[in-house]
Order: sequence, then C-alpha cells, then structure tokens
Amino acid sequence: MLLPSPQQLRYLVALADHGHFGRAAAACAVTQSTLSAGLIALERQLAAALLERGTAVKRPVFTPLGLELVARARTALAALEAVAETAAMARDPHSGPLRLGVIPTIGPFLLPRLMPALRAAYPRLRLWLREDLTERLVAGLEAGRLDLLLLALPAAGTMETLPLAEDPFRVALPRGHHLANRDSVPVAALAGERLLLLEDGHCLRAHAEAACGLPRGLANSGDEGFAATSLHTLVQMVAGNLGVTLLPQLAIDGGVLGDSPVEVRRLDGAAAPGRMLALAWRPRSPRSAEFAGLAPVVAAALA
Amino acid sequence: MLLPSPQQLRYLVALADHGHFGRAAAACAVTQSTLSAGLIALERQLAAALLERGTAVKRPVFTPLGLELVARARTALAALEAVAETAAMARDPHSGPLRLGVIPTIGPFLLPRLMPALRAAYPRLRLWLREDLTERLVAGLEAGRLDLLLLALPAAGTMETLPLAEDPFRVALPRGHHLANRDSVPVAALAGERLLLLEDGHCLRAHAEAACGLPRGLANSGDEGFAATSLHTLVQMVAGNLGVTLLPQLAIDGGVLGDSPVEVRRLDGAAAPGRMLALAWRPRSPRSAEFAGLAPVVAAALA
DNA sequence: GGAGCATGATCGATAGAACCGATTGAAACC
DNA sequence: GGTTTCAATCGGTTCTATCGATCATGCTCC
Repeated sequence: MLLPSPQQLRYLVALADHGHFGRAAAACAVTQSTLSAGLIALERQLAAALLERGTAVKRPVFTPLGLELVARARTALAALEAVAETAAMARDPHSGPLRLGVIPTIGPFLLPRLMPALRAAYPRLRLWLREDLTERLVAGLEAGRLDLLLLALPAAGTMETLPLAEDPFRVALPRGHHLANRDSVPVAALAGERLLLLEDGHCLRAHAEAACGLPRGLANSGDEGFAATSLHTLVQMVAGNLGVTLLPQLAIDGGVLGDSPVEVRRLDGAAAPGRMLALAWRPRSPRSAEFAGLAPVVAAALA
Repeated sequence: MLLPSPQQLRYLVALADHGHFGRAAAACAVTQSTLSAGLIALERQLAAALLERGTAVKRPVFTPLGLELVARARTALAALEAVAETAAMARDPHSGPLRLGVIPTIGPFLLPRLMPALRAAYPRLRLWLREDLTERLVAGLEAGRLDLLLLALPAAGTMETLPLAEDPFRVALPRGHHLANRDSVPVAALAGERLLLLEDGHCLRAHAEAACGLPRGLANSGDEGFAATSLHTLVQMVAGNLGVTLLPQLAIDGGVLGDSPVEVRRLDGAAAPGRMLALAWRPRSPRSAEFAGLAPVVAAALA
C-alpha cells in the first residue's frame, strides 16, 4: 500500500486548522504554492476529492471524505510524533517543554512550593502552566495541547492517572460559630447550615457535595444569586457570615485563610471526606515514565 | 518536531520481523544498502541507538529503545495506512482484498452458502479465508493480519462487534436414545448423560458449558482420553453411542449430520441456550461502514 | 461596470534525498 | 587458513519536494 507522506498530511491538517492556504502554508513553514501542490498530489495519490474545487471561494471547503481524512491524519501524525518523542525522552529525559494543566483549587496553593522544587530537581525542564477547570483541562490533554494534568479524582476522561495523596476536607466557620466549639464537626451537622460552595464546573464543588451526601446542585441554591469563583472569595464569604464551607487541607496549608476571622475544624464522616490529588496523562504517552518520575517531587511539595 | 519518514519506519519494522537485513530489504523491495543506510539515517535523526552495533553478528540485536520504537512504528504505520485505506474505501467500496477469519464451528456450514452470495453481491471483493480458533483469530485481527472476523459471541478482545443472528443449541442423541422420545429435552436432563464436547479452545465448548450451567472443563473429563476436534467427529462419536452432545442449529442446517444415526431435539432452558453469531473488526477501522454493509448478506446466508 | 484585491492553481528551475550497484570490512564456519 | 555470510560504505543516478514567479478567478468597492 502506498502511504501518504507525513508532510502532505501536515498540509491537510494545517489547512483544516487555518481555513486558508496562505496561513496554513505559513504555519507549515512552506510557501503557498508548495502547500497547494502538496495537497493536489495527495488528492491524486489517494484518488479522492478532499476539497470542493472550483465553486467556493472565500475559504476552502472540505468534502465529507476530506474531513474524515483530516481526523485520521491527525492521529497518524500524533503516532509519528510519538515515535520521535519516545526517542527524545530516552535520549534526554526530564528536559524540554512540559505543558502542565492545573485546576484552580490546587494551583495557587501548591505551585508556589512545587515550581521551585521542580526547577531544582529537573533544571532542564521548561514548564508551561495552564490553570483551568477539570473538564477543559481533560479536553486539552486529549487534544494534545497539554501533556500532563494535576487534578483531583474522581474525574472523567480517558487518561492514565497516578494518585498522589489524599486531600481531606475541613469545615470553615465564621469565628464564634456554634459548631466551632467542638474539635470536629459531623457531616450531618452541616445539614442545618447554609453551605457555600464554588460555582458550578469546579470539581471541588462536586466532590464536596459527594462528601456531604448532597444531591448535585443543592448547595447555594439561589440564595444569594451568585456563587464563589475562587476559594479566596469563598473564605471572604464565610468571614462575612454568609454561611459555612468546605476547604481542602491543601488550600488551608497554602494560606487561603490569610488573617480572615475564619476557623477550620475537622470533618467527621463515614469515609474520610476528601479528594484524591493525582497526575494524569494520555494513555500510552511516550513520556509516561517521565511523568511517573515526577510524582515523588509533587508528593514532596504536598507534604 | 522532525517526524521520522514512514519508509524508514517500514525498514525498522521489517528488520524486526525478519531479523535479517537482506531479507528485510527484500520485503521492502529495496536493496540491502538502502535499508542499512535508511536505518542509520533514522538513528541519526532520532539521535538514539536502535541496534546493538559492532558486537553481535549472527542477527541484528535491538536495544530496548529500539524494541519500543518498533512497536510505536507499527502503530504509526497502521495509522498512515488507515488514511490511505479510508480514501480507498470511499473511492471504491466493496472491492479489493478482504481477509476474513472464521471459526471452525461456523465456516464449514456457512461458507458454502455465504461465498456465492458474497461473490454475487460484491463481485470486486477478493476474499481471503482463514479458519482458526477464536483466540487466534482475534490476535490476528488485532495484529492487522485479518480484516474481519465471523465468530460467536461472547468473545474476548478489543473489537467492534455486530451481532447477526441467534444460533440456538440442539441436543444430538444416538438413534433410539431414551431422551429422543420427547419433543424437547430440558437442560437438567443432560446432567445424567455423558456430554461430549469439542476439545478445549473451541469457543463452542465454552458456550455450550455456559448454556448447560456447567463449570468450565467439566464435560469430557478424561473419559476417553481424547476430545472431538470437529463437529463432524463429534457427530460420529454420538452415533457410536459414546454419549450425547450439543450442536448449533447452523451446523445441523449445514448438514453436519449427514446420514448418521443421530437425532436432534430442541433444548429447553431458562434463557434459550445458544450462541450469537457476529461480525467483528478493529475499532475505528476505515472499513467499518463496508463491514457493516456486509451484514445483511451474511444474515441472508444464515436464514 | 471596471479597477483593485485576495486567493488558489500552475510552471520552470534547483537543491536535496532516496536509491542502486559495487565494494569493503569483519566475524563465523568448515 | 580459506570461504562464506552479513552489514556498512561509496560514488553516481534518478526522483521529488520546494521555491519564486506568474496566471486565473471571483469578490469588493468606487
């Protein structure tokens, strides 16, 4: 079978991405004529029409088959990259760019400690950071825009996960709150309180609801008309006597409380309420071993 | 990122397959010098040692990284082939080579009817047949040596399956057997009989054991020292009064009984004892649509 | 309606890569 | 020790991907 050349597939994918011959060619670092000729050659080799020729003008229009082939070309190119990347990692591990995604309820509290540690352990690693909600990070990982995620389990998506450490939930109460008398607060006692949580989309919200045995979306139900957008905001709301909340131990250790008049207590529940911090990457990634090797450094920064 | 050329990856895979530069080169339709130079160029591009150079002689020895890259090269080449194949199928469906694997308890009874039907429906299809046990067929499918399987569910393996038709089990009894008095035989009645089955490895054996609620490997337990190797043999053993057996309706319709003094009766059980005939192919195969299109033809041959 | 503009296809020339055939170097076998 | 097998190397040839320039086409705006 005559295989299509990777270069031609790159042209095809670039054209799909940019919707413009000239810009696609620039992205491939070739001239427009080269890209155009390459695509025509590809169509001839495959004996199939990939683009609507002649009629449309303003932007290239793909045939249904063309779109299908774009998708397959992406996976083929990714597979080729995996070959090269495997070799690169074997030659020189823990170096080069690493695009790390972190969720907002971990990043601000762990990165100040983690980044120096990583820099010290792997000086040749060039770390790019992206902070976003779990769902968008997972999408970025699957699309190849990110290499590694630092998130909280459980999380949905097809990825390899490596649990790092349990991150237990604590109750945050306004100073002088009646529940603050005790050493620890039973989960059941929260039923009588106004429970404030992050806005929807944050995995911490779902995890906290699960920990309290709440059905999804019960907390914050329209009371104030707005939900907290960060743990710092949430602490301010608790300090302002608007209610109580759950905070992960990691955030408390990371100084989310500042000098707010807020007290934290342990939370007693059937199954140690909390979340599991973890690393995640694409299954069969060439860098799996490298990523797993980072785990001790991250775990040390957590401890 | 500089991608490795598909040709060089083919050299690498061919060398792994043949263990010999000259034969690998012949398989790639190039001279030995070309293949050798190609591999050296690949090693230089990846800046990694793939082969143990200098020391060993009698056959090429791969480094651990080399073996890893061979595996990744296989998947990359398969992905490239999928691009070309997708285009080929869109251009000219139901044509070209189709490597079909069939299990021995289906093939002899279905193919005589199926092959002419397929030839009539898709004259340009060039059908290659391989008859083997389910496990080996699935391995062949996953390795890319086969394109499509015709087998019985349930079966293990990562593949897309399309159920075609139920194939109920019948009881085969020697003529004059006391169970032959009735119209149908309850599953429970088989407990008192010597149940003959195919030798281990045949999925029909496992399916029959499951249908009878038997633990695996109970039937045929060392009685005669040998198990049947085909359904034809099995019928002869029943005719010889060695015991009773289960036969799929498909085999009976296909004439497995011949003129043996064997009678068949329906089998009464909780959940209609039988197996499900199905087509199976690699997930995301470019030819999924084509294979699914074959289903009606196969189903017609079954009816 | 015609000039100007943007976009993609085409053409000729060229540099680099792939490949072949022959040869060399080295280890193993008889 | 001579022979055989095997892989690496070398010089020459062919092929092809690419460039720069040009052409064809359809839209936009005056």
